[in-house]
Amino acid sequence: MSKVDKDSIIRAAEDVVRERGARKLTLDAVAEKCGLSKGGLLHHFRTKQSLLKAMLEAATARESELTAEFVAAGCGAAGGTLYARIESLFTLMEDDESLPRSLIAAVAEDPALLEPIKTREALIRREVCESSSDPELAQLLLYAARGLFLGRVLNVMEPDDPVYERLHARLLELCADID
Amino acid sequence: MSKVDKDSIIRAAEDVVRERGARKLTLDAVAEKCGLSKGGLLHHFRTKQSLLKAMLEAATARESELTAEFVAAGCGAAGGTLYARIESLFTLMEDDESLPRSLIAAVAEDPALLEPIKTREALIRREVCESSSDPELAQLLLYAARGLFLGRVLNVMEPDDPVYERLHARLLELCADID
DNA sequence: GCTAACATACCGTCCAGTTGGTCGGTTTTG
DNA sequence: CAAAACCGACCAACTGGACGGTATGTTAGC
Repeated sequence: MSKVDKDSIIRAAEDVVRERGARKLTLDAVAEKCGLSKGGLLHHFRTKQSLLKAMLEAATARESELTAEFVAAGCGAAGGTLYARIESLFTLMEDDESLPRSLIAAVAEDPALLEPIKTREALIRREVCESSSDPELAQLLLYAARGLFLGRVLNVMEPDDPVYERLHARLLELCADID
Repeated sequence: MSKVDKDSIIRAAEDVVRERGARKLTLDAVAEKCGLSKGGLLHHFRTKQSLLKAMLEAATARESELTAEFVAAGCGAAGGTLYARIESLFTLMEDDESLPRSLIAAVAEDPALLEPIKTREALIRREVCESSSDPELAQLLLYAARGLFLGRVLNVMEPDDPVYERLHARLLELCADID
């Protein structure tokens, strides 16, 4: 029996987005994907917005988890949390472009969605600042990684462009310089 | 006589987006805004997608124009085109957040929209690389500006956060270092 | 027998795109 | 030169389907 809890619904929604794009993330599609009727789906998430919010939270949680793993694996030793943050960003975007892209679309259409995320963002900023000898530069590096992230998930940059790997490496070097 | 050409339609569409948000950019709304019937509007842009494409092109054109102005004004002297590019990004995002946000939403929902923009992007990259003694770092600085841009238009960062101005200043310093 | 977890059926709205036509001007042709 | 044919710009009304959400069950477990 495929258990149908909120997590599996979120996973189904992610699959829908990956397979059919942001525009096609519809309640019917999600319901079908997780073998539920629309009514059943709406029993768990009373509105589409709340489903989107949960998806966003799941995504950011995964990012933080991944960061923690990188820190645990010792990457942190070379450049504070910043290094791990950036590595997890790169990992995520290499793993999957369409999900982040769709989440960006959702957030851009309805900024209220990321209210709950702002606190986490503030936390990241503090973390990054405190673990570095040059907090401003550290933040800029984080933003650079995010800018690259955006370019990548929006397909502005070809996924196999060699410059991409070079910039990645260079970013990590710069991180190490200011740990 | 309010002339109704493609440009004025695009301006109307931008107004709609600014006033009512990305989600509400509907053909009817645009038509009403520029005093045209929907049929008339669709005479100029045969699909909504083509209107969006035109809006994107207009926005990127404005950005390049603004960059050229900064270069002409002598800002370029201190850090190549990169400086001007970054300044124009900051100018744009301080000027208006909702239009860029909506364009990002549109692009994220339909990546095909920015196919025509990729060539311009390639041009920017070349420009930035050629005008700097450290092309990789120059690109990273550009991406950092874009990351900041994203954070700003998505309201992840408070618009009046003082750190924002500090990062802006620091970015420009770094530009000057590698001109 | 009460609640959580579903299902079925339906509603109302929104909205991109279509249809078929009007109207003023320009070009063609007899 | 004038009628006819044509054309670009525009409009009002409509269609058809997608989609979020509701209303009303049904069933299984405690």
